[in-house]
Amino acid sequence: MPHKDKFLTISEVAERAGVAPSALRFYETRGLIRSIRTAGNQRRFHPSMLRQISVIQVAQKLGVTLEEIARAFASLPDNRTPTKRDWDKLARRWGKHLDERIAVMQRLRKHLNGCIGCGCLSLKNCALVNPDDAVAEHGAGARYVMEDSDELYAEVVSKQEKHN
Amino acid sequence: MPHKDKFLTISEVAERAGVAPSALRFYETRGLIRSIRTAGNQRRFHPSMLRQISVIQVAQKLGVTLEEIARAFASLPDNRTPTKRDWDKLARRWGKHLDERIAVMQRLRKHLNGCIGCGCLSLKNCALVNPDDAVAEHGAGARYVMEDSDELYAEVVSKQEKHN
DNA sequence: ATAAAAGTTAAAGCATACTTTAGGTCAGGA
DNA sequence: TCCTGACCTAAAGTATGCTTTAACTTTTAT
Repeated sequence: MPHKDKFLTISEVAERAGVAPSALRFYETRGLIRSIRTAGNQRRFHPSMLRQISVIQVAQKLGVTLEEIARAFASLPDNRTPTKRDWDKLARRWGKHLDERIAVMQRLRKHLNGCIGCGCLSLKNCALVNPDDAVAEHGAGARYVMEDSDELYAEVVSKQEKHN
Repeated sequence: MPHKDKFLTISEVAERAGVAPSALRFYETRGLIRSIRTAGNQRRFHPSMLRQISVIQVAQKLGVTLEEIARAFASLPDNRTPTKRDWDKLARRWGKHLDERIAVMQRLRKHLNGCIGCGCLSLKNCALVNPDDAVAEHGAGARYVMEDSDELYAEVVSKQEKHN
């Protein structure tokens, strides 16, 4: 299959992948993609880079930073084009990442209406201000959301006054 | 209740809200919080700013930018401390924002395993590369995820060759 | 009264993810 | 052959959300 080794110019890749040439050069400096050079120093990309770029785009939507993507790519077997199995492995890894982000957002969502205007001034302990701790730290029965009360408010203020 | 009008220094607010003084100054330049000044030009914050800062923090976790937060605050009734009702209104507004982000992430999650290694090279139409369009544009029966096939691959490559 | 702690401003710096610019080189068609 | 479009690099610029620095003033405690 000789056609599989037809290398692509930067603008061809840019067009097909839907990213700017400048982004491709940037990705290359960060080790996310690779290219070979012509005698005249121009980049030529192996078609497999198209898939690799789509994986980069997907990972970014999952909230993975370019640095983490680069590390993940670096962990793939050296010196060969990644296989479907390789990509699936990354998908599982990043899937967990995404699951966590979704869970955090759902916790946030759950408490939002009751909490945002609640008068809760013990801010450092508030479930919304610290949603990560909220579930992890206190077990299932913890009160994630503080009551709406002016007492709390008064408490904080009176601490201030003593302090003063 | 005279104690409610005990104004706070920047470091007192910083400590209670769990943010750096520099962040508070920054928020002030962006119109997110307000302060009055002493004769010697130092900031003093009304205690209501504590709640306002916690709202800022929550909104940021919801993915709302500082600019959007500032606009939301600007839309609240002028010249009075926001009430619980005001905050609730923002909570509902931002809750929708959050729901959308969760939905996008869930669509992404749903297709991740099947898609990321799928060989799909029609990148611009891929559900994962364009999750926003995916559901919105094509109705319920659309195929969000392309099949794993080398035919697609070959197709793309052959287009290239004609082009060349 | 004085010195340390805390506050002030403007401007620059940092991290992420790129884009834009400037100045120059390369490749393909008339 | 020459011209144009595509490509190259390095460096600076953009946007977001702050932090750090420098140089200076105010407040507070002794």
